[in-house]
Amino acid sequence: MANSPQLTSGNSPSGLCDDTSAGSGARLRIIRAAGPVFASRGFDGATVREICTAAEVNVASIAYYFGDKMGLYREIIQGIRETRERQFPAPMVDAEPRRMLHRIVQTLLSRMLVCDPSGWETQLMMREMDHPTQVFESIIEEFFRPLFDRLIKTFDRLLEGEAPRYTLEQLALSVVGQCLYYRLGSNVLNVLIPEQRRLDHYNIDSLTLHITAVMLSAVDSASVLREQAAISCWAEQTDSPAEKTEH
Amino acid sequence: MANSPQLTSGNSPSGLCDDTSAGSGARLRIIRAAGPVFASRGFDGATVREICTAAEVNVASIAYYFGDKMGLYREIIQGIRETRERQFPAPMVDAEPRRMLHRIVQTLLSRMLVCDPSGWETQLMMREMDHPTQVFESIIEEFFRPLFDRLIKTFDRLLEGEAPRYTLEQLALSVVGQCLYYRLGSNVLNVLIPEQRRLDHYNIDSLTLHITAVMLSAVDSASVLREQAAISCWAEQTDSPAEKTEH
DNA sequence: GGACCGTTTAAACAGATGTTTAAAACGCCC
DNA sequence: GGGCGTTTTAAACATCTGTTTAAACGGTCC
Repeated sequence: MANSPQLTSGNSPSGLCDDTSAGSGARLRIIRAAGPVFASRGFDGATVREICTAAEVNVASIAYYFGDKMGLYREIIQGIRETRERQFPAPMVDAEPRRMLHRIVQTLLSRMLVCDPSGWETQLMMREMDHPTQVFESIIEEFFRPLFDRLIKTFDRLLEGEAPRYTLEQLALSVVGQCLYYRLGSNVLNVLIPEQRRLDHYNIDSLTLHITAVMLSAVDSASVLREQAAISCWAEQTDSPAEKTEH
Repeated sequence: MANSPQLTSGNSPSGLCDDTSAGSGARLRIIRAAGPVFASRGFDGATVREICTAAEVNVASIAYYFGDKMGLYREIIQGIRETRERQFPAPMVDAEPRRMLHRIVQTLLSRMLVCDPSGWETQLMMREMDHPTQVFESIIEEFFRPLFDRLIKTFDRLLEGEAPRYTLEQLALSVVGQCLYYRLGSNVLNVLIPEQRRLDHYNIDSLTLHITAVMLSAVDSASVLREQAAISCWAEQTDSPAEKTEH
């Protein structure tokens, strides 16, 4: 607690906060090494020793530069968010809602499935989603909320204001759910789908086409609303899935 | 390794393998206590000491009865699977494919969202899905594969054999993805949707109606296939979400 | 040179982890 | 009661965890 350079100011003791710089500072080497480790092991599972070994720095360095393990984690998360928004910005609100939906799906899937460098950023975000740490809420607000709002506005236009708010939300969540599943359920997918077909038909373009088509079918001439009414007719009478076989 | 009663036979030293019995044996008390702990902390996060304290047994008991921590975990997972299949059995293959789809969605959502006792079983299954342990593959094969196959067969009937295999798979995964999201993304949902609407419209019945309607819209008169063709026409030309803004 | 600065180092800290040990307690049949 | 197999116990084991300490290093400026 005596030394340690920038704990209160919270940023860049060596003056560099740009990830693209090839600085040889220990601070940057830690940040670069910590991402993949946090992603593959989780916050608790990752050990400072593994990170420091990968970064080729002393174990004490992370306490020196970031205060503690959590301080480092916070900085990693923030870096991901900035990178993502720069790489796949949320699409502008457009004139044509059908095309708008297509672009949002494409953006979502791109953010989910991109594996070019290593894919660890998305993996880390996914971990936050079901094991939230202290930074969870800010991630939602700044990362998901914008796309979610755009989806709702788009569906509202497609349905010409005829659907209630909760239906718009359910449609938006159906989009998000389908997109996310190809990342969250990738382990399941690897077991259920043979490899050849996975390569051919489970890339961003193919999935964008599929998901957009499903959702456009649902909103075409308010089809989803008609279907709901139709289902309600015959669903009441006999169905109730297990009849609670155990009382 | 000298003592320990049933490690090779793998089952019930005290003769009881029925969870419903109110046996006072330490073995049962461990199994009952371990489930929630594994669910809330994960396999690595859960400590044998916490489990044993909750079960009011000595720390050595879990090694004595189950060989090691992993042996206990395996037995917990197996117990969940049996309970779930008894409580929400996969629906029989039916004459009417539209109703069949409705039942499968209902079963999936029921298995996902049921929170009656404490909800820890589903939470544990979800954990397996993105942090697979050694038991992962057997879970998929015996728990997900049956429903997945039924979904594919149902969509094949709804589309009257006109869609290729990969489209059937994508449709099936769209169903699974939407159902799972209301569990996996429940943390996100809690932030994005105000509480009142959550209670009113995010229960099993309401979501079953929504998801079934969306998917039936997609297959109605092969709508999803027509939409895909339509999108392909105008998607090629201008769209490519971020144009790789960096270099 | 020598004092001062930010940085790096090896070692140690206190605590938690899964697992093992050897002795004690229990339940039972003869 | 005595013997015996099963179960339970407290203590110790070795290892790993995040964090801290105090000493050493490498410059730069007076």
